[in-house]
Amino acid sequence: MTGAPIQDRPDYESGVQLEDGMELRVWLRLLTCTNLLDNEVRTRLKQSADTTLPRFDILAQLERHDGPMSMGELSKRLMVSNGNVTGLVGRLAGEGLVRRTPSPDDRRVQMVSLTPEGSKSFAKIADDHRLWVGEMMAGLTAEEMTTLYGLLARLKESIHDAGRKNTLEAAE
Amino acid sequence: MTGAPIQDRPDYESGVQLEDGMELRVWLRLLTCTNLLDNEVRTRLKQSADTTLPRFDILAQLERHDGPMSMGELSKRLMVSNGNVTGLVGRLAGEGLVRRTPSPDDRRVQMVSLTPEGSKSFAKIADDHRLWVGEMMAGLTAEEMTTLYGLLARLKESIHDAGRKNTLEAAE
DNA sequence: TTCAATTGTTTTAAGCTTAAAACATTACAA
DNA sequence: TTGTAATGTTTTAAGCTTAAAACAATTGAA
Repeated sequence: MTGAPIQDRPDYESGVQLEDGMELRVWLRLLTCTNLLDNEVRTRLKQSADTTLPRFDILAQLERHDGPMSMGELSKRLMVSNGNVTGLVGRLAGEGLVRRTPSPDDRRVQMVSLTPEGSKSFAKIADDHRLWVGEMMAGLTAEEMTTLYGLLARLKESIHDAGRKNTLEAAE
Repeated sequence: MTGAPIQDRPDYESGVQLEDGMELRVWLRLLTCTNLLDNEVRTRLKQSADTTLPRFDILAQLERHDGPMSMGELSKRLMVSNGNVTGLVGRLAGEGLVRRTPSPDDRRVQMVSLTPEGSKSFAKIADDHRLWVGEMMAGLTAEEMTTLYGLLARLKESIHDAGRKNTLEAAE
C-alpha cells in the first residue's frame, strides 16, 4: 500500500492544549480554515483542470494586465522570487498557455503574454474558482461575512504592526 | 542582483476586482492574513532557531505524545504523507534532535522519539512561538478575538459541508 | 570611451510536499 | 504450511519555493 492520499487537511487545532492562550487558539483555527479552503481549491483545480494554484495565479495576473508583462513585473506582483517565475512560466509555456518574447527595448527583458488557449483556459478556471469559494462560504450569512471581513482587516493591521516592531528591533 | 528577498508576503487582495463577490473577497483576505502570520512565524523560526515549521511540528507532536511514536502515527497525526515524514525525521535525526529505533514488536515499524537536545530545543522554540503569535494578535481586543474565533468555527463547518457535498457528487 | 555599478533573468542547491511504486514484514486463509 | 493480502516504511519522480550565485545587458560616471 501507499498510505492514504492526503485529501483531508491538517487540523492543527487537534493539538491545542488547555493552557494555550486565546491568541494561539485563534491562530490555529485560522490556519485550519485556510488550509481547508486552500486545499479544497487545489484539489478541485487539479481534478477539473489538471493545473495548480501557482499556475493559475500567473494566468490571473496576465489576464488582468493590459498587454504583455515582464518576468520581473510578474515576480513583483505575485510577490514570489524571480527564479520561481522563471520555472512557472517555463512550464506554462510548455503547455502552450503562455508565450515568452524578448523585449525589443531591452535585451535583458522577457515579455510574457497569454496565448488564446491560455486566455480561454483561465476564463473557465476563474469561473469555477469563484463558484467553489462561493459554495464553501455558503454557510455564512451576509452579516457574518461582513463582520469576518472587518475583523480580518483588524488582524492584518495588527500583524503588520508587530512585524514592523520586530524589524525595528532587529535593526538596533 | 538577486531579486529582493521575499520578506513581504503575497497580498492576494491587491488583485481584487470591483465585480468580485463578497465570498471571494473574504477568502482573499483570509489568505492574506494567514500568509502574513505564517510567514512571519517561519521567518522568525529561521532567524532565531535556524529551523522550519514542519520540523517544529514534528517535535511538537513528539513532545505531546507520551513515549516514542511510529512513523505512521506521526504521519497520521500531522496529516502529511508517509514519505514526507521519512524525510523530515531523517533530517531531524541528522541534527540530533530525534532518534529512530526499530520497534521490537514489528520489524516493519520505526519508532521515533525526542532526544534530550530535541526536547530542550522544542521547549525554547514553543515559548518563542507562543510569544510571537501573542504579539501579532495584540491589536485585537479579547472580545474581537472571541468573535473571530466563533466566526471561523462557522466557516470551518461551512467548508466541511461543501467538501462533503462535493465528495458525494463525485461518487455519483 | 571605458569600465564599474545596476538591473533583469536564469541557474543552482536545498528543503518541503505529494502520489505512486517498490520493498519489507506480518497476518490470515486455504 | 504456504502463499496471498494487508500493513508499515522508504524511494522516486515531479512540482513549488527560496536564497544566493552566475550571467547578460544597460547605465552612468570618469
